[in-house]
Amino acid sequence: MKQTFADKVLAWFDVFGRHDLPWQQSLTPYPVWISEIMLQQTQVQTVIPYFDRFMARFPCVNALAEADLDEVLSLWTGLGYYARARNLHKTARIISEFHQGEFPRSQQDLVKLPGIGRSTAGAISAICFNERVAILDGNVKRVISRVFAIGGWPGQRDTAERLWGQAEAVLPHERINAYTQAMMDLGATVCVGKAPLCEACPVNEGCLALEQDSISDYPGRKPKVSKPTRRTIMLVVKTRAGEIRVAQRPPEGIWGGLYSFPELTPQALEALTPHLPSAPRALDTLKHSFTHFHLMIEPMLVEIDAIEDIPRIDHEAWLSEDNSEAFGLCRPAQKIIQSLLG
DNA sequence: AAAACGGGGTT
DNA sequence: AACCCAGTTTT
Repeated sequence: MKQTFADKVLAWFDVFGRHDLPWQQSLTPYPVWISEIMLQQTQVQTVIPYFDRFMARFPCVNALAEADLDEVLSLWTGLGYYARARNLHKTARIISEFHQGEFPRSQQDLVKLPGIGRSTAGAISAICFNERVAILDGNVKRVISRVFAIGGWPGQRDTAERLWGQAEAVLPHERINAYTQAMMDLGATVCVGKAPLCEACPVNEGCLALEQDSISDYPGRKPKVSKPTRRTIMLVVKTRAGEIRVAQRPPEGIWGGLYSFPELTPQALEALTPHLPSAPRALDTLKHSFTHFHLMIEPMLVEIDAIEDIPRIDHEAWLSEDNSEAFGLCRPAQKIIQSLLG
């Protein structure tokens, strides 16, 4: 009987896999869930101390549900991505209040919970409940795309569909929990992003990318899109006493709720200039990059004698040396203020 | 500077 | 369902 893909992966796991990680002690959903969420964003070695502290303080889902969000966040400090800690807390309350403290036992139901997507739901369900479902985290994406030479960027819908389909096609019928952990281990320790250890790989025979000597082509990279560059003018008003005017931005969108300088179009600046107490002076242009575009910011400085010399604007606030800590300033505003005050 | 990451939100 | 977004680390 020929060894299947899953057979080889499982045999490898029994010898070379990691079996002693803190969340592998009991394969119950609470610790598996916590570890999966932490591992989404951080490597195993970093996660371990956080996981241990977290479990010591919140040993079960009800303990987490009863906690204040602030305390959850404080135990999360240093892990980043705090929205996920909020989702963790939210989900604990849902499970505690609406599921009698019991986790849903299928991927289909787990995925309805905040912060749990298809892959994380699959991991919990496969590891804890032996449900025969696939996972597709970053590790598994690498393994599957290479062994089966599935090209294209995984962020692309059709590529993701082919990866999920292939991951499901090779699932074993037994030991689904061990297999799920095995695939994550294989991607994390052997089929790594750069310089994978193909000699040590249990599925190197028949790995299409290896046969074609094209490992580095998989997974396919995100097509690079040239980001557009936009420009904006920011009006910086400063008194001779050193007070600086900022304005709170709307709660939605770029820098939502943060303080910044009012943005102007060139036309608006032109129309405004005759009404200003003194001519605006251009400060150094600064560049700020977002995920989808670059922004060239042209700050224009207007110096005035006193706050009363300039009309009020909506949501304004005046920064001085004493109170500047009190405002959440967007990055570019911080830089401009720094250059202004030295 | 750009990619990777896995999930959320919106249309 | 298809699309785009945010926040952070890694490359």
